[in-house]
Amino acid sequence: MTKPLSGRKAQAARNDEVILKAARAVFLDDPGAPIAAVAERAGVGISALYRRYPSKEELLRKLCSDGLAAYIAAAQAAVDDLDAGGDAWPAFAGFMRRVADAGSTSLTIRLAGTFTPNEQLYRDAVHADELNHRLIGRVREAGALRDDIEVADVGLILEQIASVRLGDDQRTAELRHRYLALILEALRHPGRGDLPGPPPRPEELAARWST
Amino acid sequence: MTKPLSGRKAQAARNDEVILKAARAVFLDDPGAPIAAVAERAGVGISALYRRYPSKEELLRKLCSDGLAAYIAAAQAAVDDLDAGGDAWPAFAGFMRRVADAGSTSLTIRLAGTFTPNEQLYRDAVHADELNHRLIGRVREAGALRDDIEVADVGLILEQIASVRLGDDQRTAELRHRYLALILEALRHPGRGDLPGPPPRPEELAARWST
DNA sequence: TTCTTGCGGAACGGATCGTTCTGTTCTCAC
DNA sequence: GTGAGAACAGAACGATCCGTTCCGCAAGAA
Repeated sequence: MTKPLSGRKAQAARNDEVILKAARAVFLDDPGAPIAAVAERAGVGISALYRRYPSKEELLRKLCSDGLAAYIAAAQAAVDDLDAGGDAWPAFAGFMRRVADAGSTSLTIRLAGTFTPNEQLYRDAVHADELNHRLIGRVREAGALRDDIEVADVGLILEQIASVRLGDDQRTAELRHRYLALILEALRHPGRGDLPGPPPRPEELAARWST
Repeated sequence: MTKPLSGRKAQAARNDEVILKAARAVFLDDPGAPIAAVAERAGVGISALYRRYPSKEELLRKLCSDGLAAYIAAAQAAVDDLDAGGDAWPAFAGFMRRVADAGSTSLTIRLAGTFTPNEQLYRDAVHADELNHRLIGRVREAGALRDDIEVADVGLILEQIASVRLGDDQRTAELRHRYLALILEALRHPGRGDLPGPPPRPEELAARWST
């Protein structure tokens, strides 16, 4: 339609992207949306979806997998930054901003529990967790982070940021940055008092990935 | 069942409470839950619900109305505290903690858009908004709050806190206090830098109450 | 006993949704 | 030009879910 690149193959390749983009937008707006809504948003028929993914679950897994990959990329970049001698706080703050920006990551969170996970997905989650520990550990060692903040806290804080949704995507991103900036100030400087209650335990976090 | 208070009337009066409690729990867990789930949780039949509320929507309105009332009570108490000469910051922090504790308030948020509002509900919302302005205005005048924080910010921050849900109710409350304490530190002290982006506008917030 | 109130839960009718299926269009090899 | 097959749009299907109604029963009230 848009590009003069005709040829059935090119059209199909373009649809690959269009469909994924539509799916991200639709499920981000409503995680329980029907698959027909994705097709409509993408401007394609339903069969175009089923040609690519054998079931709705498979499509959801793909979206989640992509989101997790984006998260891993952000964490890896921050760790690399530190390895290259970058300052701890900018690396951490940049990581947080990047994750808050990635709609795919917040999609991953919203989709938790709506499908049965994958072996690959499980491995990715473990990998992300390792990177998290590396990153937070390094930042904390450098004294750039409140010392009563743990790795699991960071995950929950990112979820809270991702829960901000108002207006269109751009406005949502703007507001997320606003509240992330607020929290980052609290994270950076040692607090006047201790935080109440223990941080989340790993089992508590894992529990939400099963129905 | 529990109390020896038999007599049809007493049983019915008890059911009033049991049903509301069950409805709060069920819809808090899943805002789209079927009405049968409420009945099951309450240990009553479906007709016990329909004897009290003519439709599901009416029940949802009741829950929302109760939640809003709890919010108003908290705000009014804080304003009264200030009127009585209480210090600004403790009054504000106490208000935030009380709202974070009230499951009913977070239910009100989660239910937004799942039913068509009421005249009464609308008036309550306006009332809550007025109290918000009074409270935040007073706290800000007293210099106890970052001056780049507006009324609408407080609402969104409370929503973020309400989005924390992990484990049972008690654990959830504990974690909410943890992250509320974090944010309160950022709210209390003047920030090193300005917050990015403008705070939410009233129309933006109102938009989510329709469909 | 009879009447009324409250209730449990099956039954109903409509809507929703994932998946399959049919018919069609477009491309390319020959 | 033509036939094969890839890619697709969207109707059709079957299953499930859910709000609401309805029927029969129990238990106090008269």
